Amino acid sequence: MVKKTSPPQRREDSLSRDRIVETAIALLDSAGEGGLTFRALSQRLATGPGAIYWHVANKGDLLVAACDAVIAGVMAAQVDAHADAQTPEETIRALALGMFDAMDEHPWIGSALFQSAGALPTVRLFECIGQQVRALGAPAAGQWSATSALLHYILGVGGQNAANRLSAQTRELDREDFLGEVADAWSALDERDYPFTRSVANQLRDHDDRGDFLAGIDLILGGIKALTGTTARKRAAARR
Amino acid sequence: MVKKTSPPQRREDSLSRDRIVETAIALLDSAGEGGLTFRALSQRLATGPGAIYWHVANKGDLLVAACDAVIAGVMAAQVDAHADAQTPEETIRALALGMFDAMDEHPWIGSALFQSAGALPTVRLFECIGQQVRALGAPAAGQWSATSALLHYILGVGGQNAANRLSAQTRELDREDFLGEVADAWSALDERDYPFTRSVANQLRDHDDRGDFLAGIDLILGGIKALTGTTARKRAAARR
DNA sequence: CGATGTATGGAATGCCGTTCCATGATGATG
DNA sequence: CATCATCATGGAACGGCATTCCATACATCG
Repeated sequence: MVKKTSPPQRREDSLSRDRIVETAIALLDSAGEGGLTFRALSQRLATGPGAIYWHVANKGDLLVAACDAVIAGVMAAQVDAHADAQTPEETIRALALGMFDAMDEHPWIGSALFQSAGALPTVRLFECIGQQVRALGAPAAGQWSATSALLHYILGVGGQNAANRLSAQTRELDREDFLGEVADAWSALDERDYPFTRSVANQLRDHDDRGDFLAGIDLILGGIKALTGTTARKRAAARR
Repeated sequence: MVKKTSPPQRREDSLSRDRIVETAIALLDSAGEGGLTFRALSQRLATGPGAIYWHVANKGDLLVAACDAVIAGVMAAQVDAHADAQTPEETIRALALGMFDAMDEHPWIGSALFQSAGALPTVRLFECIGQQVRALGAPAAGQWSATSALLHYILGVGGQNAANRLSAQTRELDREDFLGEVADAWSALDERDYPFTRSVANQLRDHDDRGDFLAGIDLILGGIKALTGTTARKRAAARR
């Protein structure tokens, strides 16, 4: 057996994975995706870049850890807040909105989740959704694809929103001006080639991100419900 | 008035935006997302990095242009192949599968589309989907959110697939081994915390990406159909 | 009091996007 | 044909990044 049993604290102000991740999140929140550099991080932690690598494998690892810390918080909040009876449908809606709000507060999560495909943060989300889809009574064969669809949709919206934020921030515009510019660009498109986009350009100008997001969730839920109905009917028919 | 009227070709082998974009796509296809560097690009084009900047604003611009070239091809193929009568539903399915296949062939598109949020490539896709959603007879108020939902779902799947590819490639695994490892990891999760994920771990092992993707599209289409039905009924009721 | 493995932080490396600038090529002008 | 402004090129140089290396300090154990 190895020695181990090392008393956790060596120094008062010692570095630790948790403290690094915590600082990384603060850095990402305040300076955006591009704000996380090992130089800035080591400065905030009053150390050198080399020391950080003792606790963290590389930048990707750090980003996944930061992402996971936030996601774990959101999932836990869901469990706490809605432990009491609620329909699975309502729970999925609340869960999705929780993710939306988290991605709104920490825009970098949207893109970070794509770099950590299949890793812990995504699995947490997948599990939470899957449990509710199962509770929804979706046919066993469709649970996998229904859960995947919800997950991909949530990640898609998050990623796209994050990208929009980044683009707006790069060009030093606030949300309203940014949407205004895009709407103007859409209105200026050729009527023959882009009739639909032109016609909805004004809806873009003052649309409700959160509401639209939820509408998409509801569409998928509607599709799942239609599916369960059909299968239930088929099963009933087979039983006769 | 300025002089202008410059004859397009100065030299036979002259650089041009198109040639640069073309080479960039080849580079991305062969070497992956990280393979596109101005150094590698200038080498393939037998020139210096500075010359490229005469035709292209920066790396982001180049990536968007490469993305747009591919997307434009996919959209055009859709129009050509399905100009004849088809239900909007079938057209949307074909369109989505076209995007899926394109993202499968050029994995970098998945992530590139996130960096070009709101830019031309996304708008092309949005327009194509929107026209079909409209043709589907979705209520006017829901066309925006239905189109957005489909778009976000498609981009979500593409991004996630691209991330998986990248992760597998980094660890030098082929698709099967990669899925196997993830499935093993899922099976090893705690039964109490991850019952759903554990239970579908084996479905992951040999699932059909394309089929699952289409199943998600169908869920959203199902939701839209349910929506149009309700509204149509409401309208009919109001008319009585 | 050494010895040992843990932990640190600063210096050095190599690659990247981007900029700069001296120079070549081109077509219009006289 | 000579001149010239403009378009276009490509190589060198800059600053910033993730990452690695290594000399050193620390806490604990024998």
